[in-house]
Amino acid sequence: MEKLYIYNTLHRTKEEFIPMEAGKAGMYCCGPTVYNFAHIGNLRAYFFEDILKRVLLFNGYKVKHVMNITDVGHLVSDEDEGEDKMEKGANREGKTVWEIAEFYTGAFKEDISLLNILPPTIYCKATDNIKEQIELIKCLFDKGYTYTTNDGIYFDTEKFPEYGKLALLDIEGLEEGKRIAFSDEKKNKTDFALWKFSPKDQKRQMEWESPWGTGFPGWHIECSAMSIKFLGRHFDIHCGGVDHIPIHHTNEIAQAEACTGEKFVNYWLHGEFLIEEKGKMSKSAGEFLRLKTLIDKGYSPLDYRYFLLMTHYRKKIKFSFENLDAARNGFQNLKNKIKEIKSGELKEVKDLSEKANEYIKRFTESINDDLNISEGLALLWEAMKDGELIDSEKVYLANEFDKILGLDLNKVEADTVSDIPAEIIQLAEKRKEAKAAKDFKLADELRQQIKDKGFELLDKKGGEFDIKPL
RNA sequence: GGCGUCGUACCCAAGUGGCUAAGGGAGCAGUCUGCAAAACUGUUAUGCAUCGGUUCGAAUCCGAUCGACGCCUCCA
Repeated sequence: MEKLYIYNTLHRTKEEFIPMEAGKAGMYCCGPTVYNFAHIGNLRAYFFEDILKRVLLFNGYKVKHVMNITDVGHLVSDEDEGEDKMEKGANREGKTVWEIAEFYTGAFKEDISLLNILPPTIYCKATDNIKEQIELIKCLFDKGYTYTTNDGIYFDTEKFPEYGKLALLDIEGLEEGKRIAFSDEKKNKTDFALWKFSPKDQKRQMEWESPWGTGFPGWHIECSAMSIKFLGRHFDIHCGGVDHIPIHHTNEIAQAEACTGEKFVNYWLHGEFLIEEKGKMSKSAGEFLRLKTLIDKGYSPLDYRYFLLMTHYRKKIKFSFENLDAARNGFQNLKNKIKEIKSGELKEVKDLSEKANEYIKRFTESINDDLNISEGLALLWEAMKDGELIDSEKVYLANEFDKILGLDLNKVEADTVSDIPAEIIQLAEKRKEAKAAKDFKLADELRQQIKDKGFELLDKKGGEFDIKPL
């Protein structure tokens, strides 16, 4: 087995992946908060995790992939009187928070599926695991890591000396309350809520009983509780977006390690953002691009996947329609290339040539070097154009590489004449005659007629022709 | 204010000490063609933000400068 290297945020270096249990990999990925549609920037994170998972599978690991669905309403900000995202969504649409969660969970799964992102082994909803979250808080409470304020139970980060190791946080340098007012009951600026009490004069749609009073879990506890439940107190890989490094994942480590007393996760991986001209894509700004927006504009979901394949996951991508067009053209040309290759006689591949094996080796080295998919994609192109490979080997390599790329290359079929209506073929035959008689005016007219009916006529040598649907 | 990231052709982008600086898009030229389109062939960075330094050797390491961006609120 080739060695697999991944970049571990914990040490800011590429490290060889060594699983806790031979042949198996456990990974937890922070999932969506289901109060609205995902935008295409959100989706980039799940795409990156998909590549990671596919690379693990390619290397022969059995992968247990867990993703949470955050359906508990967290406050939109850290202020005591903040609005709840879920309840806000519910009010906006005149539905219950439970209906909102159900609806947007479905929408999320559909987006994921359209992008050929393999579904996780386990989806876990925060609201299905409240008991586990309360137990974890209780563990921290019993060990003295918490304190109580008017609005909730807080984690005392001062009691956890390693706090901030993931993010290399310089706690002294954090500007407290730079943008919002913090609760003055908080002992340290990095302290965070484990359990929030329901407001006394108000009944929330989502609230639960706990040893400390009616309320709802804090913003970070679900991921610690559920990852421990499904993957154990110590597991291989945890991923998410870069924005999770300083707060969410930092807090997850604190919660988990303070309670269990052992190391939580071996490898932390983070995907970079998709940005627009004006900066990071966000939902709070109002308008945002969904996958559906791209589809409505005539792009296929896989055009977007190809776009994402062009860049490394730890680099920002600037989104523009110009760049998406470049991806679509490239992807279309790739499919045309494969069609052309498949249109010839394909022999069964028994033994791969030395050259073909070399491609597989190089491809494996690329993806195993911290998921270098853009290099992998370049290798696919190189192979498709390589005169030393026979066509059936090219098809084999395309299918093999597509296990990572996920572009449905195996579904690319050579055009067959049988798909073309007889009427069109008749017109084309007529044009052939007109051309032979050098009646080019009629020939051009007939070509236009064929075009109007949705087909493109392409001349080949000797007066023969090809017909393609437009 | 603190912390962190990045700057490779017209665009996207790989490469992080030593082979002619991958690949894709776009453009241009040629082959083919009645004309097109497609396809094919060729082509577009003595150069890697700038200036210094280290080295036999630097896009790659170090320093400074300039520029872009992210985080320190919830966020992918």
